[in-house]
Amino acid sequence: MKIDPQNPADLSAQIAQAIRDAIVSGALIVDERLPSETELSDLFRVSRPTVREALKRLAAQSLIRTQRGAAGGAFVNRLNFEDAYSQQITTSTLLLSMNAVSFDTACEARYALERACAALSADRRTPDHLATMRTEIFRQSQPGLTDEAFCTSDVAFHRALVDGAGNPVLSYQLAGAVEAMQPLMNMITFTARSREAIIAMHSKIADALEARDADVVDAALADLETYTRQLAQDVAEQRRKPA
Amino acid sequence: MKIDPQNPADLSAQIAQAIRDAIVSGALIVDERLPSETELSDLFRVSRPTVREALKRLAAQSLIRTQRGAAGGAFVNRLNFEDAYSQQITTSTLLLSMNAVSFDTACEARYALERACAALSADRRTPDHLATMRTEIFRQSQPGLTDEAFCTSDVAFHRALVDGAGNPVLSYQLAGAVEAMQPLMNMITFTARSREAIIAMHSKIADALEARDADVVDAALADLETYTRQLAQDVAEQRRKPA
DNA sequence: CAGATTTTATTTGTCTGACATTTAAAAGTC
DNA sequence: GACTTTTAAATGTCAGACAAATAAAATCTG
Repeated sequence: MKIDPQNPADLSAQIAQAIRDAIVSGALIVDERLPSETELSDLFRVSRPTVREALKRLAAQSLIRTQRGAAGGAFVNRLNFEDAYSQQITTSTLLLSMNAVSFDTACEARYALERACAALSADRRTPDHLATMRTEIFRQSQPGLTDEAFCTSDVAFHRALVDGAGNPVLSYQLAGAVEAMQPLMNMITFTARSREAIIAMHSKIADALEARDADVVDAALADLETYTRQLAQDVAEQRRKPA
Repeated sequence: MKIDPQNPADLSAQIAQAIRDAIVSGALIVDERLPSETELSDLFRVSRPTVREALKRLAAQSLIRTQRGAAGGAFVNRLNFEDAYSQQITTSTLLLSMNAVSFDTACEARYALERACAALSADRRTPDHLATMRTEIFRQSQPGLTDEAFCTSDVAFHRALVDGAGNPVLSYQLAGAVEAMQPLMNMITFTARSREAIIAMHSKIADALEARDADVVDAALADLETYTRQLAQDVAEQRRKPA
């Protein structure tokens, strides 16, 4: 099951891959205990530090968890949404910040995804979701609000919209896109005059969701996308020639 | 910049987090060299194995790469799509296989996402994308095709559709969903009589994309979703009572 | 005998020190 | 000046040890 070729390159990576394969293929099931580090080092004919490096690689991906003590060891972890979320956010943030992805591309993907949720959300949103959206809209209209707080509220609003679809996979995928775009979004809100326009669109979305009118939600989101991308472009322009 | 609280729990995890924060925040930029392992162990007041475990955690997330030799060391890695892809696929597969997500939920998310791509793809698809889709449809209609090959072709078809949107973020997110659903999709194709119906829908989609008719693509995808979910339900039913 | 306490064994977490291997730069040679 | 050799620095790996946590077994006590 877990053999290892004798090419002497990156032993810990090879071992990690072997165990990872065993988990993904189902040979190791959730909550199953892996052999102890000593046993693994015997099995793979390597030292314990090498085994430990392999296990830490897997732990970094939330594939295993470890426990100390007599009945301790490494156990196959049941991957949960929270872990998947944070990984997704880290990855998305880096993809964007390292310029592997342009803001425009990310923005397009984000709104395409959000619009995909709109129809489902119009169908399934609960009063709770609506209440959250109304609360956030009210918060956004407060005069003394900092840009950062406005942005946080903006994210919460869209989050409620997406969560209204009742599909955790969609929520999870959107979380990555939104969180990654957060820094630039923050910069956008500095152009303060934009707030009332955004609030108006948010209100339109909330009203349409309350009326379960998917088409209007979609149209409002399309407007918001156009607006956001225009603002981002303006900000980018200003940053290019700050003088 | 990189300090470490003295609570003696999971030192390597703490160090990994400190370095990860530095990368995400931009304090460490792409291709920048980290201090050597010895220097890091001095900095954090821990041993070299502990530092190494921390670095391996980061390497598992493709945040750093290491190089041996005199001018070697650990460097901040420019995250690319391939790495992000494989991580996304691993995560999605596990979320589904460990029952954190139902097939129905994944399927809904997958088609919502794919339908979100439809409009963009109708607008931007190149002749190349169309050719790929036609080729795959032809392959699917070959009588001797194994279920596995049919499924692979099916994935390639949808991949071409999504790639037609020209947005790598969308391609990347959909890849996870599709790959994760692959095993069950394979099982679905065992109900052989379904092939011609699927091929008919594929043809309809390809025709509509050629005509740049987003609405028809959307409708065909909606049909395909309904069909897929029905088949999945049947398969699940059969597995419950195999006798 | 039942329950609480202590002991013990197992396992991960960490440290020290060493050697092997790779690699680029410095030193030496023609 | 171009080529070769040496050297130093860095990661990769190993061995052995101790610390700390923890559950099970053994012991003690009423």
